[in-house]
Amino acid sequence: MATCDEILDRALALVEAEGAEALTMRRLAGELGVATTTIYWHVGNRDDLVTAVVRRHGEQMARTPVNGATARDRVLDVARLIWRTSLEHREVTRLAAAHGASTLQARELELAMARELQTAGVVGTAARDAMRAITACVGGFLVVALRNDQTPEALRRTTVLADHNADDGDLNPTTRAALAEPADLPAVFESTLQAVVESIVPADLSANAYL
Amino acid sequence: MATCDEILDRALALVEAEGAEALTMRRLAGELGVATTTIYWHVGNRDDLVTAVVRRHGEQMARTPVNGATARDRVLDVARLIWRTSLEHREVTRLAAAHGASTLQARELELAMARELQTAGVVGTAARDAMRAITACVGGFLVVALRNDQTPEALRRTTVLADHNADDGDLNPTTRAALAEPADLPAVFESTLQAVVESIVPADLSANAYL
DNA sequence: TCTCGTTCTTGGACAGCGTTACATGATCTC
DNA sequence: GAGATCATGTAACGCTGTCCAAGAACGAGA
Repeated sequence: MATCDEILDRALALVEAEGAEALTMRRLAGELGVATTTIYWHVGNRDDLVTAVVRRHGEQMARTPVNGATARDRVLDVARLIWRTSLEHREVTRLAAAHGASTLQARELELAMARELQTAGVVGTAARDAMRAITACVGGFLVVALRNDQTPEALRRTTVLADHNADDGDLNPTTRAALAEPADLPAVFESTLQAVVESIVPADLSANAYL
Repeated sequence: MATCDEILDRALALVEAEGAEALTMRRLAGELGVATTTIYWHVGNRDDLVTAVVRRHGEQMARTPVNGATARDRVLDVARLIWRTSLEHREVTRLAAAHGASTLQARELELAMARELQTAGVVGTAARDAMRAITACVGGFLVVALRNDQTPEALRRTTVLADHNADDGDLNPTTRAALAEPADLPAVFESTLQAVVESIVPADLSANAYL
């Protein structure tokens, strides 16, 4: 009755609807109207379950086409795509991150990035290192973005960095005030991403008549 | 008998010695030769415990002096310091990351970075955004570095990206082979960091006679 | 049709986790 | 010495992932 696909679909729906923490074996089994052991029979471990869910979601995620005039623009676009889709499905992203399976989630998109890097003339170990650098940055910003809507106020960056005011006279008051305010994360992400990609992929002058 | 400091010291030692997962209330209580409820009385929640442990460690972490001739070099050095100390105490880092308290762990060092940015002429919201960008990148690379020695082989980046070989004929064989090999992460980190800092902190020509 | 073997499902248990209500002992104050 | 506050211990609750042994469905061979 309960196929492996049905279980994974239901698990994915559960995660998207009620958060990564809602994905427990008993909860999922109840959702399916089935005993917990059935999940073990069809899918396996909880680790196996999460891995399968993330992989399935990752495959669904990679259907968006890549835009951009120059090869470098297309590399940028893939990075933005990872950023955007990861935020749109933030609960799955959180699940993947907690499981150490982020690479699995973004696997298809990372391969797409490798292809775009290739057309930009970046191949071999240089391509690997470029991917590593870009995805590490995207992942770092994602961690920050996802943390903000989950962490209690006392651990927020703004309060952690603001909550001293007295013990640091060296710091400019303007800066100190700014540290207590949240940043425009997407904007910071965009400019950082451009700096990183710029440093890796040489500007393709011939493809951009405006430079 | 059991003071709050003793409990936190023991907790920190436990984490460093046996990993972040070893920090359970019962385990820590056993380590102290005390009932679990004693921890609740002195420190509070498990959340409170982890927060206190991370904060304590973060304060111990910030004693290293910052080196560098130019202001930009000193910004770079603080970033490297976060990277290096986080890796040296990787279990605490993992604990902090799982708890969403990474900012707390690196709080003192981030403030040091703010001071260095200030002497480099970056203040106010620009300083805040710069810190955000740099720490996000450092954090992203840390996630990658810490993941690698914890994740089962099947989820490693190298196998995830290599394990297809047939379904992607567009990809250069050299690149494909490179993707299956681990990267020199510290080197990639260093060059990425330089690119990011370069894009934020203007090169201080007057302070560097060799340029 | 009956039976065997495989596939699938189940209920119930186990050990571990964080957490709490309650009782106990110790220590200090009046 | 009586009472209040502090400090600790006992025992439980509900939750988690996991597994074992037993049963149900079902397709095929005698």
